[in-house]
Amino acid sequence: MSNEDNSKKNFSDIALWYLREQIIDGHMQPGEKLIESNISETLNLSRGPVRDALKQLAIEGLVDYHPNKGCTVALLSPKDAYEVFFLRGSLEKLALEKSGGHVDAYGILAMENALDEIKSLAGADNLLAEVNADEKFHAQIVLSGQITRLYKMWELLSPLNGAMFLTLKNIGEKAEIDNFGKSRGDRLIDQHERILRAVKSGDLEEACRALDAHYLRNGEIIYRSSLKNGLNK
Amino acid sequence: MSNEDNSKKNFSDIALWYLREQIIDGHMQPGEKLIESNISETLNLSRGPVRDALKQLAIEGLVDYHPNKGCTVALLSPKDAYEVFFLRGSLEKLALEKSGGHVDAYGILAMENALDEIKSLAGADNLLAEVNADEKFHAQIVLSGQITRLYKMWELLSPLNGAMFLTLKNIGEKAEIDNFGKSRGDRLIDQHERILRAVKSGDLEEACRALDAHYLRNGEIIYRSSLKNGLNK
DNA sequence: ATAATAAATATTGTTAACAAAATTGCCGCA
DNA sequence: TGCGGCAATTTTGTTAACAATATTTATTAT
Repeated sequence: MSNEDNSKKNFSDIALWYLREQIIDGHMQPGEKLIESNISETLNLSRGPVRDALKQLAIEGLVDYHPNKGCTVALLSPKDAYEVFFLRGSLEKLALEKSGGHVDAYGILAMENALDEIKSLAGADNLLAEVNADEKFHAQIVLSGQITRLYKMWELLSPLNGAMFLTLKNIGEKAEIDNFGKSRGDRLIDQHERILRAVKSGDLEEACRALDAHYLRNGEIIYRSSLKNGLNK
Repeated sequence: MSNEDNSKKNFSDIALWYLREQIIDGHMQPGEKLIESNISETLNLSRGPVRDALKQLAIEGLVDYHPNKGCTVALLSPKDAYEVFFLRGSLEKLALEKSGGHVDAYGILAMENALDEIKSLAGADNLLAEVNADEKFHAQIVLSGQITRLYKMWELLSPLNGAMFLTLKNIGEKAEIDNFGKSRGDRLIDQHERILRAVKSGDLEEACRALDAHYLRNGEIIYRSSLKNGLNK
């Protein structure tokens, strides 16, 4: 992510950020049709840049692209959630293995800052900010591996991860899920604190376990909730 | 990959396949500028679809995209080669772990066919066909994991992998690299036979070792050769 | 001659119009 | 009423022209 309304130079990016935010923040219903001319009209630009953005979003998985028929907001199933969490976790562990669990001083600082952000956002109902903070935290783990292309792949999963955040949040608000007596925000803080602790002490094994716990728990929550209230599919 | 001139419906895809082939087959020099109007003229279509293709190629990593300045054929360094091989190998091992090393009957059949293709292509000087056969072989490994999104990520690395093939082939033709007395084609056959053998016997550990050997050896060859003749960067 | 500057050219970014395809709504008909 | 097919509409795919930016060439001053 790392949006922060910066560097929105060209129109394709304006459309891209707009649509991503709309989708991740839940202002567009899954399955909803995305009509190029409508979008370009609301953004006061032409269809070209909007098409660019939609193609990018299709690659990211936030949008389903049906040739000659247009785009729809992606319907995300519990399987999708499982896959995204599994993959992000796997890529992060892969990076950590490469770095031997060692995140440099700058990275640790960035993670501490991100964690502070997460804490300060607890209960603030600012999903996008939460997603960005989470992103910043985990990014440092991936970057520690020093593998550019690994980072790019991980980054490509970020928008979908953000969308899953929305689902998790919605579930959390319905909140029949047991969190050992903690709120969604508190659980998130606990998990990230554990990861940071492991990384700071350079304990690769524990860091991997902490990451697994974090992502698997998220997947679990979505899966369980899909059994109760019927999520998509 | 899986091209085979099928389903080239829309013009964006025509441009995409054309450019990918040109780059992977080495008909375009690394660093070379890709002028939209030139390409659209040679393909007898307008700039729009060409732009689409270039954006996709930039995501795949075959092309460097410089905003407001245009695209150039990517300069691939030994580090890039290492990263691509490392990532593809890691994703394949991840998939195999998920499937417990078990590839179903259809998958095995497809791998055997792909291996036959690789064998029949030895020394035929048809790089694209070689890449496609290799692709088919490894795809079955990734598919065994049953994780759609993992497969998509792996697929995204395919064009870059194809480009690396070209480099490997060129190095092989200069051939100061020791291959234990074997040609590049024979080495490739040996490695794939070992992988297939492991997968057929359901030996996850050995399959992972075989994959590592395959990809690490490739990376090694490129790295060593970069020390002798100065590759890009 | 060289460097700085300005004009000319080339190239990308964006738009609006056109073509092709899909969707919708209407009508007749059983 | 319900169903098939044709016309009207909508929407995507493509194009060509226009605008903005970058690059090259030419010009001038030192």
